Amino acid sequence: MLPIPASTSDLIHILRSADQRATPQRLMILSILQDAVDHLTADEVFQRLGPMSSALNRSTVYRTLERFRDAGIVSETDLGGGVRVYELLAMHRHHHLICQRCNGMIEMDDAAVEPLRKAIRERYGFEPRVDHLAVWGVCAGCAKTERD
Amino acid sequence: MLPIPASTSDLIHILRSADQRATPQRLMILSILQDAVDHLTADEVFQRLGPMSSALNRSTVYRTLERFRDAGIVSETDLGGGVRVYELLAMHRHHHLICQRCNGMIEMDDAAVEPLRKAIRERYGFEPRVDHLAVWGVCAGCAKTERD
DNA sequence: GACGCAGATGCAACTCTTTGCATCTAGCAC
DNA sequence: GTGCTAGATGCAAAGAGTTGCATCTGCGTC
Repeated sequence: MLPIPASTSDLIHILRSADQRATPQRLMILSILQDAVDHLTADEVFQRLGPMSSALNRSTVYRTLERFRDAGIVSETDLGGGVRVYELLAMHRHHHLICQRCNGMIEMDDAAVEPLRKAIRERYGFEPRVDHLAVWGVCAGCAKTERD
Repeated sequence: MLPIPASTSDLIHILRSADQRATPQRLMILSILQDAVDHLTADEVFQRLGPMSSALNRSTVYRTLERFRDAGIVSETDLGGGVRVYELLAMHRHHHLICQRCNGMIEMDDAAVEPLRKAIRERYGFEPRVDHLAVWGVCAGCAKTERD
């Protein structure tokens, strides 16, 4: 599902099917996530409320995102240094390779993660939920520069 | 390398070979990590300084751990909810499966992660540094309970 | 062993995030 | 439509983590 503008009733449906109450605050937060092209931090979500931000408390944003994460509505990713970003899971499932040298981000297809899920299921009988990985390392370009 | 008590000169050697200055503060922090059986948060490291804690500032602990992480001396792992723990990489390399239901932790062997590293190298020419993963999901026990 | 300086530390202010508690409300039952 | 209650929100205060800047020091150089 790509970022197609969702009606309020669509958003309510997302919440209901995840056993979450549909409050105006949650609809606002969900709608912002829906419109966002990339990941947002909790604070960025709050900022984007703009003039509506007085309608909802900062702590509500934090609590709601945490709840959405537990309910499987959004993914939470630690991009390093304690920066946590959120993204609707209904979006295109992907992961990130982050270069420690140039800070560049490469989008990684979910298929690369499947062998890990498989190994975890088979060896540990554990059902993994790897929604959105951030993998640190060194990109091809920087590795080449360092060799030269 | 298992937790064998290290002499100060061993610790200095660890720092020097990672291009890090050997200050008394860093030696203290390193020594605490060496003695710890499991992972520690930045604040736990600070607590364990005990009476020596006045010899070093809380922000130094945070900055030092971050620097150690970048230098590849320790692993930093987000155990969820923004709780970040640190561990000497010289210790036994492992990862964790964390159950969302019972909060139980299963230690996962590094071998399970190797296919992911391989896929990332081959498909993206990216050299991944996956030191210490925390994978959320549902453990076998809780999955069984839910089925019943 | 003295010197110089890049890098480390201490301090204090600041931002980000969490938490406890009182109040409010979505959604179910009637 | 009304009433009820578990769950959600607002508020305020606390806690966790970060940052800028002045000072200090490890360590390479002479």
